[in-house]
Amino acid sequence: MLNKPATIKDIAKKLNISISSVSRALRNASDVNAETKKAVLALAAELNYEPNRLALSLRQRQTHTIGVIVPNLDYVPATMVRGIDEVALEAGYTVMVCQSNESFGREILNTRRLLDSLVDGFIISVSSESKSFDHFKKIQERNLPMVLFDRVTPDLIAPSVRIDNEEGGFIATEHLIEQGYKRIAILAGPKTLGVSNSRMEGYLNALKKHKIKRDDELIIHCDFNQDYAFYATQELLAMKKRPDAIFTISDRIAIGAMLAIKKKGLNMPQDIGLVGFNNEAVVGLVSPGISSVEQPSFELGKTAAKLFIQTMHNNEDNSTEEIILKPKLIIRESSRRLPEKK
Amino acid sequence: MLNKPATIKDIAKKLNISISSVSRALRNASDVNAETKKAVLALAAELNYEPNRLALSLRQRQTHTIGVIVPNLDYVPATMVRGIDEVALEAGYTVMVCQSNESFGREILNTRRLLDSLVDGFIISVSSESKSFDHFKKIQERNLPMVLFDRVTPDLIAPSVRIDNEEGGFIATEHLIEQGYKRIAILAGPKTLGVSNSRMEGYLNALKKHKIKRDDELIIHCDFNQDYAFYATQELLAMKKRPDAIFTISDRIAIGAMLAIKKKGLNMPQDIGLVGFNNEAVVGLVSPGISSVEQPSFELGKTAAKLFIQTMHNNEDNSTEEIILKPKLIIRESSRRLPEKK
DNA sequence: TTAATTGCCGGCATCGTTACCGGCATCGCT
DNA sequence: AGCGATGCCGGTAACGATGCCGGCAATTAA
Repeated sequence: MLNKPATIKDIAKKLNISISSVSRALRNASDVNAETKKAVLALAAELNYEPNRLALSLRQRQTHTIGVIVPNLDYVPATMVRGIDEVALEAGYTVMVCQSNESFGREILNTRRLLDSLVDGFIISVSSESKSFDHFKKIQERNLPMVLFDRVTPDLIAPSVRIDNEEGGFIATEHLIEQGYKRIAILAGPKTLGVSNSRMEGYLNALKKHKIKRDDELIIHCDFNQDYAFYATQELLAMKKRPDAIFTISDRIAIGAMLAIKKKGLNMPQDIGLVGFNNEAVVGLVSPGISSVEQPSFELGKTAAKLFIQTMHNNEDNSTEEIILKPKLIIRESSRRLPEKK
Repeated sequence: MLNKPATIKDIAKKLNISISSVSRALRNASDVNAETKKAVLALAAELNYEPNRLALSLRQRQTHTIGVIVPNLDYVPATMVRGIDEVALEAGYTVMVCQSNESFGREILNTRRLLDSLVDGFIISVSSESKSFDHFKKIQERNLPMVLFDRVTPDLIAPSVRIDNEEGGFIATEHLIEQGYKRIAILAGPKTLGVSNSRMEGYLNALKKHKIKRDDELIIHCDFNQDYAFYATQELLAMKKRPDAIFTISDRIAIGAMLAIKKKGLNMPQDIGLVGFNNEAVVGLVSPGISSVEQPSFELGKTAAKLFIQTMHNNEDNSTEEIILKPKLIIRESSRRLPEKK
């Protein structure tokens, strides 16, 4: 027993004119008498008329909806989604957000669901579990626009926005070197995760630049799991020649490392230095505060949405534009053992 | 130049049968020859046929989509949304999440947008800024199902799920009393916010039960803002007879309080006790760990979605069912100064 | 044999909207 | 007066799907 919203048919009937005329009056200025138009608009306002989006979408084959797929809604991706949302709304698009929970199967499911919902295109950050990308290729087969953000992959030819992760790893590591640390370990993520590998590459480049030899014992791959990081750090600290600094590719890992360091009774930054990644709120609240690489997440989301809209419009051009944003190191007590440079 | 997905018309043409027959074959077992049906299903599978959701929705006047409005996507509401999502997906619904950013205007806008998108109903947590609820009444005028969760309001007659906030305030305060604290302050939220008021009521009830006189100097209303909480706590601590414990109605406020306490050089739990609310990850990571009232957020989200689906089905019954879930106190160092009871 | 039942199918209207086409006045121009 | 141009409007066919209704053949019942 729903109260049905008004339709153009209702308006037409009340004004004793044809449906076509009403439609024209509501849209086209042309081909319609000024008075008719006025009457229609007045009645439409009175009846609280809103065009039925379903019918519109069916007719013009577009839904003005963007499907967004993210691995999770933790702090960083949630911020990115907010950025996407802001730009998309502005441009008249609605976004539907799906979490893949880092699961390959779930990602496929989400893609299907969104395709079924007839979204106009996709903005995607790929799950760490995904090695095959056929489900995304289906999107491209349908010629729907698709842009990648943050977690990009070279296996897909598509416009993309991401952080310069290599740079992030580099500045974090170089900072530790400049603070006088000599044996710098890295707690990286899963080997399949591109962003982790890039950050590690930056780490290696910084070592190379400063002529420090790479030591594979100091390179640990962990899960995105705080407990795992805790145990991994305990092992690192139990080594005969233990590291005097740790760079972690995420703050969550850094927290795990911090707990292990505290348990061992070591002091930061004197005994050991620590730098994380993401600059989540928590790293500023613990003590000592943990230095961390900050990403422009909100900005990245906005850029992704803009890129999407742009791709949408020059639909013929098979663009592969790649935008790279720069991260920034936020230095806190966990790694500052020299007086600040002026 | 989109690759159009297959329609039942395509199938009909290829098999030289009527559209109606195809439609029947894909849905009804009855009224269709077994062979015809087999042929249709085979071809449908081959062409990767998926029914057009838009057309379906237009025809049968429902979109299988639930509009969810939340004030923000911080830890707690994000967890609730995950709960909603889980149950909704299971039941074949898609959810569209909109953030009101605690803004009244934005909430109205979101409601309109979702109504325009022709969602089948709403699951809502109201913004703290909202005092008028006419925009939500419009939903009810259209006879769409609507359930409230977490941030409910008596001004709307609708089924709802929420935490027993009064109980949460009570157990937190009573715990502090049992630990021997005598002058217990409360850092509450905005006066307009129902959940804050309930938690404060629990606080007052606990005082009353233990025959502690209410002291209005110890009742502070702050914004949901860490800095504000910081300054408010500084003032509390500067009082002649300063409080020896603080209960805050959110962890974010508790963090601000903690920073002020540390700055003043006071020790928790000896000099002063602290209990927060929400049990966000961060309160377990800072030191000392902050005791906090944990809410079953994920469960609450799931319950809200179940309630929605239930409301959806007995559409005539104007139910006002109210489900209340119990919170649980997690005790950490910030308030534990007696040995644990066995 | 005839009437009624059944199995299977196609046609048509419908959901709400827009695009296209054609028609009827009115007007100005020759 | 006759012509085309123009302004304004209504009818109709889509978009993709469903459901009702009626029809035709074959089968069954009387």
